[in-house]
Amino acid sequence: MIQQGVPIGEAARFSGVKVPTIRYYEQIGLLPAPLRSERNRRHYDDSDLRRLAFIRHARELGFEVNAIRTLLALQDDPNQSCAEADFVARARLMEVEQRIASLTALKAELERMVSGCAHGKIAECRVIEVLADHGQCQHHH
Amino acid sequence: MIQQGVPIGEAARFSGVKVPTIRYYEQIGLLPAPLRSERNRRHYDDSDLRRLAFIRHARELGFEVNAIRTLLALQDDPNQSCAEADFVARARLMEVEQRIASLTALKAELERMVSGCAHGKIAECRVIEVLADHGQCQHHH
DNA sequence: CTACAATCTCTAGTGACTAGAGGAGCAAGC
DNA sequence: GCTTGCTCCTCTAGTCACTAGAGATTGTAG
Repeated sequence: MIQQGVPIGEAARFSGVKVPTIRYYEQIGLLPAPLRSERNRRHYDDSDLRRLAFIRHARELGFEVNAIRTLLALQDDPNQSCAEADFVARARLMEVEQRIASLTALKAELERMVSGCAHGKIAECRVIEVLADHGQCQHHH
Repeated sequence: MIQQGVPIGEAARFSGVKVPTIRYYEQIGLLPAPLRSERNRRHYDDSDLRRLAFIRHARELGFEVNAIRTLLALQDDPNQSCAEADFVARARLMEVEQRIASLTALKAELERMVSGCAHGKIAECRVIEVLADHGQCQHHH
């Protein structure tokens, strides 16, 4: 009898996804339930591990679980048009661009805040002052 | 008898913080419980409204509730040194800078992904391909 | 009289995990 | 033989900062 598949701990080390997170992915139906050994242990084969790596990578790129669900479904159907995958990725790209833009404005505000700080008493602290008075902000968030 | 303070709805409109959120802030002890009218309605005075504006602004700048707790405590003690406020703001600035850096790397990855997409079938979709194989990434996130 | 708007309290849901309780199987070391 | 430690199992509850909804009260406008 051939050893088929690795136990969850090895799958975790292999993929970089933590053990409870793998179980969680199974629970929410992102990862299919793998075969169990006679001792009721999960055993992951190559296909499971590839899917897990896919999920891991997509999460690293900030795709939400629902987006990943879509991408996985697309992956399972190689004849379908690429349009939807493209759409999902473009949507994510736009999100990231927006996030960068707003964080950049934030960064400017925080820099003005800390650079104005004279390291004296709270009473004349620029940090506190700016927080208390939004009117002193350059950007209107 | 003088009208003292505005009801919660007006405080919400004034500050831009939603009504349930204001109540939530009170619940977690971020905003002190305001005086109540004879009908058990909350009434916010100028000091409450200033504190609420402070919280709103700090949240907009991405400070966590616990950080805001610290900043509010500092604000209440004008003779204390500015050092801690400065520290909290600098920590936030560093977080933002890190976040921008990682999002910028992500953006590059996503751009490579979608620009490589030939809009054909899933089988040769670059988006799916890159997600499935982290090795194709330039940045190691 | 009825509809509505604003307020109140309380509970539960969100997303994507993370932590902990409580239990079983198995090997190595004493 | 017994303990220790490792991995695994299930289930529940906690995280953060809200958000949504149920159900009740009060006041006002038509």
